Amino acid sequence: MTRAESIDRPYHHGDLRRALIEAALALVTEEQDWSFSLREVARRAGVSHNAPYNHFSEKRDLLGAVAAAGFEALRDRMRAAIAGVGNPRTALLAGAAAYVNAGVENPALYRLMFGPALATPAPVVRSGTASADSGRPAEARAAGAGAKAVLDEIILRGAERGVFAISATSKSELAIAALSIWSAVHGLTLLLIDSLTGSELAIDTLVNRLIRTLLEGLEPR
Amino acid sequence: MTRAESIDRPYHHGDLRRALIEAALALVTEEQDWSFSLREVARRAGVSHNAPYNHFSEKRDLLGAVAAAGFEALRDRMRAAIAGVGNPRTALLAGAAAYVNAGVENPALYRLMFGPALATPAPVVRSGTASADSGRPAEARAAGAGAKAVLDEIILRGAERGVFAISATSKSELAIAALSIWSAVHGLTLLLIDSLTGSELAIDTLVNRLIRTLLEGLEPR
DNA sequence: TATTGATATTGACAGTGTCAACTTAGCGCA
DNA sequence: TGCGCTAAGTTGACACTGTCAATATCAATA
Repeated sequence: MTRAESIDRPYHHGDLRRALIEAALALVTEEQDWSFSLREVARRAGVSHNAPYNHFSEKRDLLGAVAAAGFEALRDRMRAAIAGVGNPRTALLAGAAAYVNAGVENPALYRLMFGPALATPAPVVRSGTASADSGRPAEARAAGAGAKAVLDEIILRGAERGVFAISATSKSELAIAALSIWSAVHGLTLLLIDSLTGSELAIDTLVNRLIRTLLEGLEPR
Repeated sequence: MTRAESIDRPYHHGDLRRALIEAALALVTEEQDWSFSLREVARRAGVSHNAPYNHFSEKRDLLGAVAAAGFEALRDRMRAAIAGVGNPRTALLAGAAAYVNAGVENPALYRLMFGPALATPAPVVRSGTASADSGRPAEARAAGAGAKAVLDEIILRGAERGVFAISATSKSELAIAALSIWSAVHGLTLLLIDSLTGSELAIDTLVNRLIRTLLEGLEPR
């Protein structure tokens, strides 16, 4: 008997990869931090401290998979929030509220999705233009794109129906509009997470005002 | 002779606290990551691996001091960018551009300023409203507030002169406007850092369009 | 039935954050 | 002047980490 304790657990787990992701996700959620050890994740999954290396080449990889799961959940939540909503303006407000609430409810997970744990360790030299592709795992990138697509669709629909002052055929106009909204929503989420708003308003109210400001503008008409 | 090597370095460093912050800042900047060890910071400063504990009770504390330094630099940079600019609209564009550029030039530092390394390890239960104060070090919080104040001033000036459609006497209107702008700028900075914009435009152009969208609104007039 | 390949295990290693105990040296006070 | 206090440095130890290498298990397949 070489195994430490001989509970009649099979030698091979069967679905360890998924189990590890779930354990790590639970840890992130509970501790609101991802500085837990890979060994603890393994312990939770009931395997030896080195078993994870059969499924993830690094701790970073596991965290990347967790981030991807987070993006998928976010995407689903936004889709659910806008399902059946016809008016693009209303859909935008609902989608944005869903987004921000998801982030605020699990700040550590939200941070992990965009987090520095996934950044390339190598120093990235940057020119004055913003080029695509960074060092984050492909899995997380793809899942993130899926979430962003929900937003893009709303904008496109709004442009098509003339609800937004954007040409539905101009890719760049659409992109700028989406970027503006995504920036605002992403930023607000993080400021809320950091408790940096100084506002006592409920989150939904805040999101409402933010998006309305974006739609209507700050300058006098 | 108990000391490892007897170069004639004095037993007491003299200004170790500052030296440690500088070393850590340099490491963050070089490696674009703050997973370096506290011991390496000590090595850089030329002291033993435990010397830092006389000035910082945890590694987190040191990183907090670095974050505070980052906020001060950001504040100075914004102030320089808007110095002598009379028109609030122009000032807003200039200040925002300075902000985003600062973030993009040293992404790891920017992340650290708002980063999860400073978050409370304890699980934070959150109600539906956004309350102030989080677990980040007072030093970093104060420095962050100093940077935000620059933005607030611009908004206030704009409101006073009627450049923005905001009542200069309504605290809540001012706060919402500032929050909207800060969210957008913060969000854009992070999306750029993550190379998530998919845009090939120069940063200054991007900032310009973002702020103009915010000022003019997305809806048809 | 023997082989193989994927999946798991144990053991080892250097390096980490932090605690405890000790040393140094500058400053205020007898 | 000298003495001791205290802040600021030191070494040493500890449990624990991520990751590597070697080994064990077992299902599938030839």
